[in-house]
Amino acid sequence: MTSTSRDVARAAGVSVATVSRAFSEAGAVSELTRRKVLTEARRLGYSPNPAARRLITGRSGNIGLIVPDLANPFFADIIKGVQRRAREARQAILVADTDEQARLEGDALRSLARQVDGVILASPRSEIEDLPDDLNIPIVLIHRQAPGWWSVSADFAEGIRQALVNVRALGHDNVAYAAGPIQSWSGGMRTASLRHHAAELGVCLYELGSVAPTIDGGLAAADLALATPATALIAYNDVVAIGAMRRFAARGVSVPRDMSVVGCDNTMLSQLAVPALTTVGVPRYEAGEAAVALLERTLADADAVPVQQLLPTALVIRDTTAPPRRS
Amino acid sequence: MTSTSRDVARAAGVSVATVSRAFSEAGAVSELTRRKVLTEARRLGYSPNPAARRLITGRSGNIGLIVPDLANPFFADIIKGVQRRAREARQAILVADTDEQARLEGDALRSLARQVDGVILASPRSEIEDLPDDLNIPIVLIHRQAPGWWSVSADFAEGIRQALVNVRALGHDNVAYAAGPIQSWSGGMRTASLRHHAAELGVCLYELGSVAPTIDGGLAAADLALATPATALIAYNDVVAIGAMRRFAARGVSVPRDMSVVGCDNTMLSQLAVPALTTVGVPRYEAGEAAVALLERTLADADAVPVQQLLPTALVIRDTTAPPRRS
DNA sequence: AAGCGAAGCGTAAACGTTTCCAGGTAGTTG
DNA sequence: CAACTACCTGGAAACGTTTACGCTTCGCTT
Repeated sequence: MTSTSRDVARAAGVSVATVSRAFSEAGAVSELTRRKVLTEARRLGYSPNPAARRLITGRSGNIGLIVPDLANPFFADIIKGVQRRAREARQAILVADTDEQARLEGDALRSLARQVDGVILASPRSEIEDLPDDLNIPIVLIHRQAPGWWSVSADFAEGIRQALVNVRALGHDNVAYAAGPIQSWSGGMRTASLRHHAAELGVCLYELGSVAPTIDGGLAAADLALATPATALIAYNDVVAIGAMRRFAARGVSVPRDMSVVGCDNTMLSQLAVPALTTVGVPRYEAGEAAVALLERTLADADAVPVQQLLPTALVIRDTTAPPRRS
Repeated sequence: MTSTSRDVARAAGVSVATVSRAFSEAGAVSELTRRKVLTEARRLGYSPNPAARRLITGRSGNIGLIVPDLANPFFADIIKGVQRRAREARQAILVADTDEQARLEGDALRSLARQVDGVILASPRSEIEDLPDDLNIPIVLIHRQAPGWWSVSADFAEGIRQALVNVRALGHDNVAYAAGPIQSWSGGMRTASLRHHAAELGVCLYELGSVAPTIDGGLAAADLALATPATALIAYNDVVAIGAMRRFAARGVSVPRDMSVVGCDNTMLSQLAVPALTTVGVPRYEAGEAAVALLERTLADADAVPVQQLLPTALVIRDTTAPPRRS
């Protein structure tokens, strides 16, 4: 059906080896024959069969991407970053969604392993030691650090510190914190940072415990917060913050007059909220790009020493933070 | 490094042909040898090399998915549907994002063509005739119909009709409509349906023209709507509706007391909005699943006659629609 | 003028499967 | 007991590339 390198070779009056070289290596063939081969190839509608190529080279030209939830805007942006950088490198991406189930991560990894040159594993829900380690392909983690592993994550600790400092400067001495799922590595970073800096700044921190990272979780967090003397709420992420805002509104608590709210992630939602949400900006697009860059590095040099890259975060101030009401 | 079928064959005391059969065909090998082969394979950590397999079978076990914007929740849900159905069929998905640029769709199609068994093209921005037609792989369109093409789309016309009927029943005689991008096939369906049924129902339709499918587009639409006698606004999608709601709020127009608003798509946003948005529910997850199902059909029987599947839509009534104020 | 390195190209051997074609064995039927 | 069938299995030829190796040819040095 489709034409092969042999057809092109015959048409151009050269050998298949020359056709191959014209398509891959740069200076290995004279400019004249190269041009001849390429025009014949175009005429015949030829393009190299990737399966044959990868059988012999061992390179697939694909990279795998595993995310907990494709529909979560947080990950969607990561994918876009990956996608973009991968396109530049002429790599295609194979994506797998694990429906937030740690168990499926190993499966996905295993089924991707033979098909791709490397895998990017975003926000793994599994413990690192539960991941299969006999796969023999490079893996880059996003938002999870582990010794001996390549990773790119964001400096959540710093962003959260900025949030706390800011709230403190506005005059809030009592701050509530709604934590997220305990498996979340980045959530752990946030909690640790908050505890550390609250003590340092003399802020009284009310930990509301772990809530679901959903609107409903936010609703619950709001009620918990109102049962404390806190005048500001820092939430695990934007969704929780928005859920809390909704509940505050329902209970007649005005944001930011009666309660300041800070989210995390700076997703599209934070700009959609009314009032617009103050939040910790987390680079997602950039994280995706950086992960591909690291992967390229491991592919170029198989025994490069793993890098653990940390991207900056910064507080984005919008309309949900204000000084506490003098009452 | 990794072991091959020859290693397994040697270990199990059989030929490579038998190993191959043990892994692919069902009853082609005796249960005894089959078991022997599989245990040896497991012991050696063997799994068939997909590149070699696809070189000879011509099947890659991958399907391609092209979307205008991965970060758009509308498409994210489609991807999830595709992903899920594909996983069941043991197919991996290769995803490409075209950044809403029609031009990139052809490129993506071309670069995917050799790597996959078939492609799902979601909401193509290109005209059908601009797509390359020499690729020789099956394509299923989502939210775009064209004669001779496989497609699955939603019955936007019906959903929009329901919206109009409902608004009319509430007592609105003057209805504004903010249309989306003119390239949008589904947008065309909406407009046509609205015109037809407005005439039929005796509703006076104020067409505000095409706005950007963004928050900003919604802001603009709101101002345009307020310049007409309309007491209800039907928007191209949820984002436009929410943008409009924000502008209405800013101008002191209360929703739904002074103005009813209907969105389209029933994305997560419509539930997040305050008040919650009445919208036309569009099956996205299901569309993704259906597209894979159709693709499987074309793969099973290459000269099956193309099917154009239409999924139902339905109005989802929330809190932004109410009878017009008696003034 | 001989020698030599570089550049350009062809031959052929891989890569790891699947699958066609036979062969062999056992069971069944005439 | 022969003939036939059904079922397993092995040998070997694909599939379409890349690449090691070797052969020319050409220009340049000594």
